[in-house]
Amino acid sequence: MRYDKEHKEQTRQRIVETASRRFREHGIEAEGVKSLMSASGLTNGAFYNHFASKEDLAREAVTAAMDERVAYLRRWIASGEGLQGMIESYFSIRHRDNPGRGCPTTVLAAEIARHSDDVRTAYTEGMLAFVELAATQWPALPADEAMSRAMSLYGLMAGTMQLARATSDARLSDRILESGRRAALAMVGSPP
Amino acid sequence: MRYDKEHKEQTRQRIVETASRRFREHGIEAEGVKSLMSASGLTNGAFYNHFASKEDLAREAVTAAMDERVAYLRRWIASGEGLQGMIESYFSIRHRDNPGRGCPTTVLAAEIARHSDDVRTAYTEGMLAFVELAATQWPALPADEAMSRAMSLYGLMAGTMQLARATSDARLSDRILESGRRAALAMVGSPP
DNA sequence: TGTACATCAGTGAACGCGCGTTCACTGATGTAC
DNA sequence: TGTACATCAGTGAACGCGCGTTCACTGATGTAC
Repeated sequence: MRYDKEHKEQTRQRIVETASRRFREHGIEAEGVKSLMSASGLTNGAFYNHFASKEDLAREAVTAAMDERVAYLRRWIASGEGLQGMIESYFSIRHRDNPGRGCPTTVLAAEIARHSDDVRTAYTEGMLAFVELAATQWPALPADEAMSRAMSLYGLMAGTMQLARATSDARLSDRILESGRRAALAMVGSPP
Repeated sequence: MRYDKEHKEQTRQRIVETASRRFREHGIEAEGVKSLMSASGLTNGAFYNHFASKEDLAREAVTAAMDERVAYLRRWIASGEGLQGMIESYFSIRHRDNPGRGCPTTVLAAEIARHSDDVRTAYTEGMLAFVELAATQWPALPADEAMSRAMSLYGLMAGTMQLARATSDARLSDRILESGRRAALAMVGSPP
């Protein structure tokens, strides 16, 4: 099965998925090519059969992670629980303690600001898709105002989660989560 | 003047201040000891006359940066402009484009979450000092509620600023700043 | 169907490089007498 | 006051190490006839 385009594409996807998870766990810079490939069941040399550089993979992994989050929001909307449901899940202890499957912004935004334009553009597109979808959940507001809310809601979520993850005090961390949750829900429900 | 404790202490302070700025500009991991010492007007070898390790300096630099921000908030309060004044300044283009003198949380929180307990504790103490001071600006609210507001306000500020810095689209970045500013002001002014 | 050759995903050692850290040394300053 | 020695902040080369990347090679699979 080696000489087979479909198999190669599957391998590539596997590396992207592993990277998308591990970059969120450790940061892009702190996750090495060797450990990434090893976690994908391969050796370091095979990396360059699939990607031009680590930066190239970073771009794809950021896109994959953001796509995953847009799909996650879409499921909450489809379920009828909308932003409220998403917010409750976002501020859960489960999310705080499992960055690898969670919000990429929380872990990567600061690092992405220092990356190449390609990576920043990939991130920007994913972020826009997320906030545009979120903005549809304020149908009574003008589009501009809804986008403004969606962007600051996303900032609130990611920033508060960072505080909760950075603090070394477990009780304080729980309080931060709860504060973020309440503020986010208030932002969804408040009048125009 | 070499054999002089006061001079040595000044040198040490200079390194801490340089680090506090450059860590915010490039991230802790991405800023090397050699370039840091060179920016302080010294060579790499002198570093270990002052600090046990880079992690040791990281702890001090985080403390210094957070102290600086608490003092900054204190000045806004003393001026009578309070949280509103601080928020306007926080969401300025000047702040967005000069991370080295700005909010450490925006740049470092995600990275700090992966550092040693010493660094995380230093960060936690600084963050607590900041939010406790901010919480005094809601004197009409119960202490718990005021702290909750202060924590989510800080999360909103840091998270929204990260979005503005990470995006590669200048117009979008400006919109994000403005959205954050409005949401933050609403959080200060909204009823209990 | 069987055999010879071509393809190429993956291997794993090696590359140059910059990292954090160590250490023998320098030389200006302070102290002793 | 002058001289000899002690102190120690700072120098700069070197250490081992892990990084991203390269490349000659392997060997399973596909193709040609």
